[in-house]
Amino acid sequence: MIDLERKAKVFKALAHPTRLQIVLLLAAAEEKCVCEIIPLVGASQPMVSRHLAVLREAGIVASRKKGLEVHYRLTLPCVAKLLDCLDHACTRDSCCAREEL
Amino acid sequence: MIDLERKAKVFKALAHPTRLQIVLLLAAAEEKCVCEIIPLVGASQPMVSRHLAVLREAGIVASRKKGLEVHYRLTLPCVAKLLDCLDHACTRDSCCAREEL
DNA sequence: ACAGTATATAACCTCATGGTAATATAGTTG
DNA sequence: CAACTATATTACCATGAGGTTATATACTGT
Repeated sequence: MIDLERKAKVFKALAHPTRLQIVLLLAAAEEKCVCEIIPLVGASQPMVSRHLAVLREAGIVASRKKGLEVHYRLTLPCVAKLLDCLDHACTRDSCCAREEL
Repeated sequence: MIDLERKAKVFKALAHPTRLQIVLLLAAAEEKCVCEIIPLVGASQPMVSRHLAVLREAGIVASRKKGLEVHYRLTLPCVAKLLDCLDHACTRDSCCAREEL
């Protein structure tokens, strides 16, 4: 069991609609460069850059340079499942079915 | 799909180690009164009360009065699974197996 | 009604966060 | 190397969150 501080950090990084949107985009796309993300989420360039930094520091995404562009990808693909999980939690009330533990 | 704002609120409510600990306690116990939670999480009475209010406002817990005591329970039991999910995400990297969607 | 217990709320401080506009950095192209 | 593009960082402001202590509320038992 990873410690509560660490988990809290992951949740904190996810605690913003724009960052959730970015996670969804990356979950659907393998990899996206910042210049694609900016118009899709409709936030300013500096804000997108900072949101990405928050996600990166939480270990949720990683980046690689490709020429001028920086491409981001999910490194914790499970978070996309968490979102899906939550959808189901809020409509019916069981989700993420895992029998053991 | 519930909207991003709503999901962000749930994540925000979970973005604190003490609140995560409370969620774990409630996940294991059906229902606990505040006076039991306080010594278990080792925070002050007002802080526990406020953390519980945050969780309540996010729809994660609910309360009922029983005499002098106030008893809290999980209303979004899925969140306990999210925590478990995250444990597995951080060690191996797949979790929350759901084939459809 | 009074004293006591359990919980919630308020007042206050400090620090973190989200936001904007301006600037720096790094790579590309002529 | 100068001009350009993509991204990151900084400075700054306003707001919100976490924390403490003090106080209010609500119920209980006498």
